[in-house]
Amino acid sequence: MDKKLYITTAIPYVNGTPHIGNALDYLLADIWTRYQKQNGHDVRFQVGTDEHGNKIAAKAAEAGLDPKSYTDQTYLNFEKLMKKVGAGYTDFVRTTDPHHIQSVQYIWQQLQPYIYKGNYEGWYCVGCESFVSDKEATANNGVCPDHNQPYQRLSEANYYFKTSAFTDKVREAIETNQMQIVPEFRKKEFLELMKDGLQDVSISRPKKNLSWGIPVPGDPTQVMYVWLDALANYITILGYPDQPAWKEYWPADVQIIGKDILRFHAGLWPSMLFGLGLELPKKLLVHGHINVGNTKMSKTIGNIVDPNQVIDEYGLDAFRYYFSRHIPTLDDGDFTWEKFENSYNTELANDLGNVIRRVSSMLTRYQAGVIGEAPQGEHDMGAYHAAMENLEFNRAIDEVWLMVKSLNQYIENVKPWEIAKNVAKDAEAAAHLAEVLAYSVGALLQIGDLLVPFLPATADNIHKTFETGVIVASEAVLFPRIYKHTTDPNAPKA
RNA sequence: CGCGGGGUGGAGCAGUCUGGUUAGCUCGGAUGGCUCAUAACCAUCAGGUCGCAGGUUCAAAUCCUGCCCCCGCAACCA
Repeated sequence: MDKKLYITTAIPYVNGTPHIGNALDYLLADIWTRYQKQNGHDVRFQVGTDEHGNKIAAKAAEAGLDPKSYTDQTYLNFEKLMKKVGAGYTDFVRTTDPHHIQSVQYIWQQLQPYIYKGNYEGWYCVGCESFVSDKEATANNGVCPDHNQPYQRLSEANYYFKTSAFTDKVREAIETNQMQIVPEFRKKEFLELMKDGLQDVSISRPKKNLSWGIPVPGDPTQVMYVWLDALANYITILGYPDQPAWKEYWPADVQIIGKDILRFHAGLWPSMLFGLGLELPKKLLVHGHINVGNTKMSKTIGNIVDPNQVIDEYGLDAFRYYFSRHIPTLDDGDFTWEKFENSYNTELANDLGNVIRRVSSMLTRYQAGVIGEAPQGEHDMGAYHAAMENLEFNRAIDEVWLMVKSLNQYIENVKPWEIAKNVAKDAEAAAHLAEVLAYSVGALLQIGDLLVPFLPATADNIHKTFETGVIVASEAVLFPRIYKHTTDPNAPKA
């Protein structure tokens, strides 16, 4: 009944500004959380920031700050975005939190049996003070573009985590859906990727190169490499290992990640958990990326869409609507201002906003706002709930819009305005009208229920307006039409 | 022969696993209706060789074979 559930989001690296992909993470997790809470579950919803690593240290130095002071400022940008998309998270982890640091060091010690010392060899740029991948080195013809000097072949001492030891267990967990990767094609993709086995992962760096990180227990010359540190957040924030409450929420029910970080969450992370003797998360929800006009979003192209701007110009629910319905939950999606505005005007304004207004207006006009007893909405919600369970949120919303459409059709068929003409002289007509309007309100209230996870403010508005049996004075128009990026078809011609 | 996803009316998609009514939905277009409503809503119509070529079958968008095209990924990216 009130089962305890746990959902997590990826923790972004705080050296940049938050982007739309981060917003998508928070939104999806929030939708799931609101849905589960509506169904009576107790949900913990984690968010956080990843704050270690040499890139942070470098950025901080540029700004003339020590790394911690720097991240104390930048993590706020992410917190602001989480709040802005309405994410009702319960736990915020920063990898620089003392508890997280202690806990990660504990984890390191627990994983000792699977940690060994080795050498990492690769292309190194002295200017960057970091290694680059072979791919990147090749792409740059062996010369660092930032420092204009050739990469050197270097090798350094590292600790390695024996991920390879867990290959079979991880594969089995994925194949049997003990840890279910959603959607299915991502699961296939990853199984294919690991078919030759998991490769051991370097999990530390010499301190001289990377001084901003969690110290390796028992070896002052090394600090931990970020992934071990970052992935651990999902359990450290629950209080692992010292606060027993963590056991009530782990394993996570859903971990939300982008497709770009699937391999870390499907390979390294389960290996860590096996090494610790912990259960694996039940599901990994892998969402896609958001393109702009079918082109990748990139700073170079300059087509970055700022989620803040969308929310500022159209409102929070409008943002949540587009990104939950028109960006498929489990695949890549496309955003353009034209598409966004078009769906806002036709679907939110013309369909939803308008039908709410026409019902409340008729009630006010014909019955002085008195609704009476609204019957239970009778639309079959099976498809909606199935879609929610399958983590296909976009399909769930589609169902809601079918209801909006059928309500409009119903109103058109029974023509309350015709019935209203006879009310004065015909008691039967009055009863009929009341019944029709009450039925419409019942449908709207049901729509409101289904919108709770997606458009909290709108759902709240619907409930407040209709649930008391008397219309609560309607204020401003819901979703007024906006023409900033598209043409108003009704605009007078110049 | 690296792996995966996809190619369905102008646009975006569903349907393909478990072949079978006139291939469905949303947006856009045209026409008509209505007037309660945010010039919103409702109805009807136009528009599709279901990537190409073969094959299996009474019957294929759906199964099989070959080919073409587009898009991701290809491991330390935090």
